[in-house]
Amino acid sequence: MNIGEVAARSGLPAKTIRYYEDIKLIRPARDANGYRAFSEADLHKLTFLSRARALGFTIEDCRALLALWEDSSRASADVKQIAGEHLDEIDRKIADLKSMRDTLAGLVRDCAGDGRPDCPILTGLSKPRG
Amino acid sequence: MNIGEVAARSGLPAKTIRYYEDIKLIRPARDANGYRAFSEADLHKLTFLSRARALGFTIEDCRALLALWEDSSRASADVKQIAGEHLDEIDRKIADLKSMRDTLAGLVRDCAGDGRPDCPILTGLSKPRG
DNA sequence: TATAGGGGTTCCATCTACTGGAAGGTCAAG
DNA sequence: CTTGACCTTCCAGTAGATGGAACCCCTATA
Repeated sequence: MNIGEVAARSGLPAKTIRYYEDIKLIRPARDANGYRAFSEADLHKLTFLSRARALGFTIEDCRALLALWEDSSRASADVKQIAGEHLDEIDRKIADLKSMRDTLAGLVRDCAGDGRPDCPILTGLSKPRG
Repeated sequence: MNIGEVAARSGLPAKTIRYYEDIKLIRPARDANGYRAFSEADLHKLTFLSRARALGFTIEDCRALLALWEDSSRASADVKQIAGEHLDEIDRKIADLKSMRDTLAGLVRDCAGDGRPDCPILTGLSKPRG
């Protein structure tokens, strides 16, 4: 498979796939003409990466997960630990965003949003530790 | 005020304050010795920036908000629009993260997390469009 | 056979929002 | 006079791509 096909089938842009090769997440073979020659296994890995990145795993998480994925003697506990840590991180992010949201929603709610200059949003943003 | 003091009072690292000058969010005066000389107004802006950034506004949002903040004839509607758009964006991010969370939590829940290699997390991540 | 197009390749620059570190100038205290 | 805490500038690097230039390759068609 050429890069265009794996791009279409994995859902990743060709640029991103080249980048993933660059940082050694994948190591596709090469045809005589210099084109990358992707195997089914490469495609499988790219699909994995596409999914894992969409779920917010960092590249380094992905590298670790890929290594486990390729290691048939892995312990599922190792995988579960990485995923569990990431889950906690997502939970923290959600909590942060919710707190932001509530603060901001309060400011927006109190703003008249008319032609006058008085604006609780600006006032609120200029107060420390709100 | 020197940079150390505004850093302490605004809650922003000195490095970040220099960066903000670099990208022209602030324009502090200079003492004869070359040190930055911050006014109360500068400190006020930095506090504003610190808050706004903590609420997830981008630097360009901040630039626009600062401009409105300095414009005494602004319409609060203009501010409300920027804040409202940002609020929508936060809501989208929260929704995205929640959906990630649920997917990932499902995978983690189904994983035995023991010494055996069978792992629904890895299996689940290798399926497209889950 | 020339050419047009739609692939592919490399490399370099850019983005966001900082952060780290080196090399050096300034200032107040002991 | 030296020490140490400040301050300065500049250069490089982070994550995770993305955009673009310049160029090569392959196939189809006139």
